[in-house]
Amino acid sequence: MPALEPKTKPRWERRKDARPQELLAAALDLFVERGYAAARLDDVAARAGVSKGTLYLYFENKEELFKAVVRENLVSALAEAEDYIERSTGSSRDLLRAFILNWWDRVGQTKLSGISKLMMAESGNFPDVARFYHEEVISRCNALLVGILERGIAREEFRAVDTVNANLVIVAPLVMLMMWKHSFHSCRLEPISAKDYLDCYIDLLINGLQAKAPEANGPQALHEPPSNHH
Amino acid sequence: MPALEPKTKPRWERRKDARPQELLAAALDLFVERGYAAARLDDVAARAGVSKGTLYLYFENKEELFKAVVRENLVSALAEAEDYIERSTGSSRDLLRAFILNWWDRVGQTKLSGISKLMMAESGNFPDVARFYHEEVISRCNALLVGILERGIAREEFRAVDTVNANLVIVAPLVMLMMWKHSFHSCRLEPISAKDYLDCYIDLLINGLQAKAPEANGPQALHEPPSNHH
DNA sequence: TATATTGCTGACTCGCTAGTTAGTAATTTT
DNA sequence: AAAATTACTAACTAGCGAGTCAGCAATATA
Repeated sequence: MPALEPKTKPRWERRKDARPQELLAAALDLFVERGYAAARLDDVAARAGVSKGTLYLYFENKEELFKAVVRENLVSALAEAEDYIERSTGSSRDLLRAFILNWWDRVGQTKLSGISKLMMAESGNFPDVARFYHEEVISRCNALLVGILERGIAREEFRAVDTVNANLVIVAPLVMLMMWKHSFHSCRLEPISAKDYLDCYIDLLINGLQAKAPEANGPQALHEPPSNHH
Repeated sequence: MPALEPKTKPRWERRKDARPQELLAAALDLFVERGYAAARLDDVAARAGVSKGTLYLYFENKEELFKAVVRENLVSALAEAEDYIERSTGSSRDLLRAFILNWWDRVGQTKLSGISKLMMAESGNFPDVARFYHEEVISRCNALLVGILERGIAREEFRAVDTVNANLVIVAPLVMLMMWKHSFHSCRLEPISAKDYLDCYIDLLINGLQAKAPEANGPQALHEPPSNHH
């Protein structure tokens, strides 16, 4: 029985500064849970504790809201990865492994995987969003990996594969791992273990790329890189 | 100026027998073009040359229509593949290659790729359809590939990899190739060449699976390490 | 040709959601 | 404390698409 509460608790507060972040966080959640088309802006607003009208004060429309989510989360993470690779000095094999595992920590394992899945799923129906995402995320990510491959081939650590296609082939199992998490995961009796999956993948991949040092191709250690790295 | 046309051309014809196939074909087209949620039954009916009401005479609802499309196209193709593999006798390496190329001919290259893409994309929003597809298509397809891998390992043609995860890793680039075709294909300046992609993939894969010819390479356990698992 | 049958139509309901806006209440300014 | 400002709300619109159904017209039957 809410007898006339005193000055406390106004029906709502003005919080101009905090709204954008809160709305972005809520939007990320809902886009991941439902996909782009099926995410309702009413729900986004509700989860951020405001009404839909307020959402439109901060973001022009659904598409701009989505772009803002991508910029806030994925584009920034990519920039860091570019930095990291720039500065790396170890073997290409270790660099590749580190890139994959780091990607898993920062994206694959998190909600952000849902955004990648969403884009693969719905880009066909939203060409503008697709173009944006391809330019800002996909092509930059591809450039990164192609760079690693070229580095490895130049140093004769890797076989001379077709880097552009190899890039796509190599990324595929990573993208698929994210997609499983958001698609048929509930249908599998025994859910996919990301760790086992990645171990198996890295093992196959490193072996597949291996420059033919005929014999003595040392221990294909299951996970630990022979040298350093976290 | 349609002056009273004689007995020719009734406004519509009764064609009870032909309708289901025509509707299924139209539905396949539309599901592939737009996805499950976004495909309009009005459009399906129109493409089949009937009205929406007629569609509902032959199929209970959207979901059943979709299931019928899957059964008509994918499930039947799978059954043939199961047969083919059953009867094969050559090396596992060749069998694997043949399986991949045949898959590309029969599914990847065709409209049917759109169905696979659609399911990866939208299964999360349609759990019932997801369950159906997982049971009728995915798990059977996985069983097929795991079979090939086990065969190769038993004959010591392949390294003793974790077959369940390797299966997923191996399928990933194939599924991704289908997805590219229906997602960001229009964003790439130089579209993916399926032939080059598959060549590159098969090369990496066969190399990755290759059993070390020489001598005992301290074989990892087949499936379950008897003692501790990582 | 007349009558019965039924495959088919198209206009309808109902529910849902992006985007809009008139008005209200929390603040700030005076 | 009153007036001015503005962050925010809630109820609205416009439009779309799944599913329904009363009636009609193309056949089959007599």
